[in-house]
Amino acid sequence: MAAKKKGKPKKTSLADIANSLGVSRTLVSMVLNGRGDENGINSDTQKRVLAKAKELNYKPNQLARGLRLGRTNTIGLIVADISNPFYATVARGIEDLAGQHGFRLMVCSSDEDSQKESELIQMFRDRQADGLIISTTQQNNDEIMALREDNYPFVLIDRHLEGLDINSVTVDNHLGATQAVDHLAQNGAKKIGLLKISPTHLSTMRDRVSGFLDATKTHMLASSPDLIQEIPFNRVKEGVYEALEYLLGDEVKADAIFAANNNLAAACLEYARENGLNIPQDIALLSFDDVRMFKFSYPTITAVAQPLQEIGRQAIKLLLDEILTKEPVVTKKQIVLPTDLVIRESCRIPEKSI
Amino acid sequence: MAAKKKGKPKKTSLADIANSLGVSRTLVSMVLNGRGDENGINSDTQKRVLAKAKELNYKPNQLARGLRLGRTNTIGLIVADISNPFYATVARGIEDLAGQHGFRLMVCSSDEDSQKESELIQMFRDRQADGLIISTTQQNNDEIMALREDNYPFVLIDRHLEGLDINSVTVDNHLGATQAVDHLAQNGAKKIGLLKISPTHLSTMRDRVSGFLDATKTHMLASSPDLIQEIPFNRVKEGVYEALEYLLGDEVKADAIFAANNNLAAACLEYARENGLNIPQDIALLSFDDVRMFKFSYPTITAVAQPLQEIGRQAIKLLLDEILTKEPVVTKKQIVLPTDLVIRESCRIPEKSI
DNA sequence: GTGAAAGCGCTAACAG
DNA sequence: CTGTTAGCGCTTTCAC
Repeated sequence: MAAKKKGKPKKTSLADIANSLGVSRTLVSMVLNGRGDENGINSDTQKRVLAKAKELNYKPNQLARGLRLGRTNTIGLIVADISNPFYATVARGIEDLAGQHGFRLMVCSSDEDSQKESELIQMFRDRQADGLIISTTQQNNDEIMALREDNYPFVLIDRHLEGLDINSVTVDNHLGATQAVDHLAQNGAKKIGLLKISPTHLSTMRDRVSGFLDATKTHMLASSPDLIQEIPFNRVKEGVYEALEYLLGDEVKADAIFAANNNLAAACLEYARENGLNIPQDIALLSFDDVRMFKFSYPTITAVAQPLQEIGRQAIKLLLDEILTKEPVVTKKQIVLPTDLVIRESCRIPEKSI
Repeated sequence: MAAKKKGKPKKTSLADIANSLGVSRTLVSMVLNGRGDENGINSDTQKRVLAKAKELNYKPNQLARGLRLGRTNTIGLIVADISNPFYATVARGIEDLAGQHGFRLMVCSSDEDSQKESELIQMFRDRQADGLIISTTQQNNDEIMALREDNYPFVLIDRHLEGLDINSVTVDNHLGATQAVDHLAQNGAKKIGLLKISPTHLSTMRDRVSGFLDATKTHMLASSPDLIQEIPFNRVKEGVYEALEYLLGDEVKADAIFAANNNLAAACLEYARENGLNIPQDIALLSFDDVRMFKFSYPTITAVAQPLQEIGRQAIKLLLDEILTKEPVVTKKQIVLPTDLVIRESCRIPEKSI
C-alpha cells in the first residue's frame, strides 16, 4: 500500500497467484484458460484459483501470451483517410464481427501516403497482428507483395490490385458510374463533365472513369478530353474551382457534373454556394459516394451509394476464414458488391439545356 | 524456398543473424540498437551484422521486445465515436506529434458505450500500451479511477471529470456557449430554444447549458424550462423533429435555436429541408461544433469552432511528458482551450421577430 | 571486444 | 490430478 504512490504498480502475474496458493503456474494457467476440467483438475482447486485471480485482479499480459502463442487476437485496419466518413462506417462493420470472434480491431490512417502505409503494415507485423485489412494507396505495392509472399493473412478493401490472386472486397465502380450516367442522360444531360482525382492510380477512379466513358458512348453524349478534369488530391477545393470555371464557361458549357467521389461533390457544392450557381437549374450534379450531408444540402444530391457496413463485414469474414484455418488458403476471393443509385434533387435538368 | 508455400514463414530472429555470423545474440542486439560503439564493438563486426540483418530482412519482434523492456512505444486513443469528424481531426493532431517521438497511435471507438470503453481500456493495458488518451463516456468511471490509482499515464480529452486531479484537455464550453448566445442576442433573438443531448452526464453538455443559461439571463432573454429540449442521443433525428415541432409551434414560438453539438444542428438542417422551413428568416440556427458541411449547407451555419488539432497536440504533449519522466508526475494539468465563433449566415434574424 | 546466462510472463509437452 | 521443464525473442548484467 505504501508503495502505491511511487513507481510502477507491477501487475500481478500468474506466478503471484500460483505462489500465494502453493500450486504451479501451469495449473493456474490451465484453470484460467478454461481447460481445468479438460485436464481433470479438482473443481475445488479451480475455485480457489479463480477466487484468487479475482482477488488479486489478475489480467494476463497479452504481450507474453502473444509471444508464446504466436498470435495476438488482434487485427489491424489501415485506411487511407480516417476522417472520411466512408472508412469510419466500414470500420464499424469490421469491428462488430471481429469482436464476436474474440478479435480486437486497431485502426490506423495512412493519410494517402504510401510511405506511411508501408510503415503501418510493418508496425502491425512487428506487433504480430494476426491479420490486416487495408485500403491501399496503390502507390508502392512492395509491402503488400511481401504480405502475399509471406502468406500473411490480409484483405484489400475499396481499392483493388488487379490481376493478382489477393483477397479483396470492392464495389462495382464501373457499373455504378454507368448507372449514374444513365440517370443523367435520362434527365436530359448532353454534355457531362467528369471530375476525378489525380494522380489516377486508384482502381476506384479508373473504374469510375471507364464506366463513365462507356456510358457516354452508349448514350452518344458529348465526349472530349476537355470534359474530364483531373483534380490534384491535395488541393481539391482550388482544383474543383478551376475545373468548374472551365467546364461552365462559354468554351465548354457542360450541363452536368459527375463528381467521382464525395469530396469532389462537396467542393462543387461549395463552389455553387459561393458563386450563386443554381443546381440543378444551371447545372446538374451527381456524386459517386453518398454521405449524410447530401440528404440535407441545398439541393439534396443524387449519389451512388456504397454498402459500407457490408464491405467491412465481408472483409472481416474473408480475413477470419484465412486466420482460423491453419492451412494457407490457396484460392483467394475477389468480392464485388453492388452500388445503389440514390435519386434526389440535383439532377433535374431543365428544358432550356436539352 | 520450397517451404515458402506452406505454413508460417517464421520470421528471422536475432538468433538467426547471430548463428549465421558465428557471434552471440548479445552482440547483434547491441549493434542493432545502436549501442555498438558504446560497447566498443569492432566497427568491422558491426558492419557485418548490419549487412546480415538487411540481407535476412530482420525485423525485431515487438512483442518480445515489449515484454523484456516493459514498454511498447504504443499509445492508445479511445474516442467516443470514430465516425464523428471531430475525433478524426483530433486524432490527426495526436498522431503527428506522437510519431515524431517514436510512438505509434492505435485508435478504438467506444461508440458512447461505457461497457465497451472499459473493455478497451483493459485491452490497451493488457497489451501494455504506454499511455492512453480518452474521450470518456463519463458513465462508469471505475476503469478511469483504476488508471489513476495505478499511476498509469493517461489524458482525458473533450470531456472532463471534475474535481479530480487528472490530466485533461478541453475547451471552454461555458464561454463558447455564452458567446453564441451573445451573438444571437445581438441579432435580435428574444426567445432561444436550446437543443441538448440526454442523458446529460457529459461535461461538455453541462457546461454549454450553463453558459447558455447565464447568457440568456445577462441579456434578459426569455427563459423557461420549455425552451430547453433534451434529445436522446440514440435517436437524434426523431428527437430533434419533435423538439422543433414544439419550439416552433404556436405555444412557444422560439425565434432561434442553439444546437449543442454538430449532430443536433445537422438534424435541424434536415428538418428545415424537409419541412420547407427557412433559416434564418423563420428561425435562426447556431451550432456548437463546427463541421465542414456548415460552410456550404443552405444556409451556411454559424458555429462555435473548437481547436481540434490543438486539442490533440496538447493531449499528446501532456501524455508524453508523463510517460517519458520516470518519476510519476504528481501535479496533473487541466488545459482549457478557447473556442472561436465562426459567423456565417444562419443567424440573421429579420425585423419582424424583433 | 565478446559471450554466457538470466529472465520478462506465459503455455505446452511430458512426467510422475 | 499436479508439477517440472523448456522456450517464445529479446535485452541486460556480469564475466572472460
